[in-house]
Amino acid sequence: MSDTVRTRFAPSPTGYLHVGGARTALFCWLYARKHGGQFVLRVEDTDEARNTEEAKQAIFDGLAWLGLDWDEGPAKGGDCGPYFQSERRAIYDRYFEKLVAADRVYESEGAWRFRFDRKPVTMHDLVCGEVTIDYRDESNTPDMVVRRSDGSYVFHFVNVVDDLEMKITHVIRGEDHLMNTPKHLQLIEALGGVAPAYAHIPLIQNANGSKMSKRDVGAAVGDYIGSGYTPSALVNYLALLGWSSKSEEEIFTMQELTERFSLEAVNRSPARFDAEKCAWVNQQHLLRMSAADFAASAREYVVKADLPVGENFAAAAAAVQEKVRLLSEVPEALRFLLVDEFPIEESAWEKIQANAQAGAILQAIHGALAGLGEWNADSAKAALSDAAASIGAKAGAMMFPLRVALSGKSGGPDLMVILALLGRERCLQRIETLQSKRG
RNA sequence: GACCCGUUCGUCUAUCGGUUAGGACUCCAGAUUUUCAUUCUGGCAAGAUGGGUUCGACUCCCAUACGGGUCGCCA
Repeated sequence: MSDTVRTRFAPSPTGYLHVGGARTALFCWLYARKHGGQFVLRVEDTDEARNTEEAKQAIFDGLAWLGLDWDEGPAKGGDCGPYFQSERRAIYDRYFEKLVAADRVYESEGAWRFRFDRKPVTMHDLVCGEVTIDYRDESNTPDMVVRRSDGSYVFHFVNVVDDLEMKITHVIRGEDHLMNTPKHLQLIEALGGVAPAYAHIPLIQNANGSKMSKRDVGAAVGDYIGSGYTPSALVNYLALLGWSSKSEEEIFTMQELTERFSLEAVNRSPARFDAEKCAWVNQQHLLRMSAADFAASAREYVVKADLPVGENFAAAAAAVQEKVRLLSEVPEALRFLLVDEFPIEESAWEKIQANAQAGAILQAIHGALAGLGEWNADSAKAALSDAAASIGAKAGAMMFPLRVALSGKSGGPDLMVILALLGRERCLQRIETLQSKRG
């Protein structure tokens, strides 16, 4: 099947995996998956001076975390290997000889330059449409070096040769490559190959509209790993940057994205990265997780924070599933349920101190809870109402002081749930503790 | 500077000549929750500017402005 879709992600291991690169990889992956094709990973490690082992690993780790598995590439193999350009020297030499034979290259100060055909070159980009660059203007398009004086080959040459050799049908890459495309088209023509289809996707910018650089927080996929984000959420948000489902839905699973994705729906203008919305998307994904999955994901963050995870951890986790935007917020949201030492929020403390009724309320609740026969949510609720009635207060007024006594917070899980999870003894103790702190 | 691409609420976007220009994030106000969160309802907020073409333009064309990209023996 010669018309099987084949896309590729071709990063160079000179830094971490950038969110822009991740999105490019995502679009390539989605396009291949959607059309039942193959997604190839090729490592462009021709710049020995700048390549690092860590960078290479960061790329693999980042893609794996995002769930962008490749059908061919490092650690996977395939019919078009090797998948590291540093190991494909013989192939490049062979192609280079074709250019020599066709008299399309000439030596210049030890390097070899490719002689462009001096004519207008038109590309039919799947996103940008028809774009023409006039190669008759030599000052703007000087013949390019394809082979350095040290014998190594430059990006344009190896990139084109590999796309040809690996039978790539769709090259989806960042818009920063748009002006390279006519060069690649010329090379392919000289080599007698068939050009793949091209799709140049808009770049991702910072919140202020500037270019997202390596120093920016959140620019690396690694920043999201282990910092509270779900891979599916980052993928979802990245997909929304420069692509639209054309519907009013925004939260998608990988499966749904695959079904809906199309290059025609990709925008042409650059998009800014909005951390707020990214966090919101994450919250939506957490909300949609099963309780068991959420507990499992939350668990590692809690363990990392040195908090104990007992038998009832699942129940505790369930209590905060819809209270957090990031998994990294879980430990603090859960601390009071796991240990007896917990801080009291300053603003909550001030409100308690300012509340003249607080002492009476806590005392009434203490009495009601202490005398409770059965300890469950319903009976606790009834007890609170009784306590309120006994001091002539509204039931709603009981909640805040009790919440602060039990959790030290002004917000958190449902109070009845907290009561049930903590158990009578701890609840009574905590109320007593707050009473004595109040002095 | 030259050459490309782009320009709808603060941000992400819908609209493919005729709409009260829709949705989402953020923010504000209510409702629900006897508490918290979720959720729901409502509100604030946009077609860069100037010319055309057309009965009619956010949509098509031109110019200007602004933004981004590219001009390496980096990828």
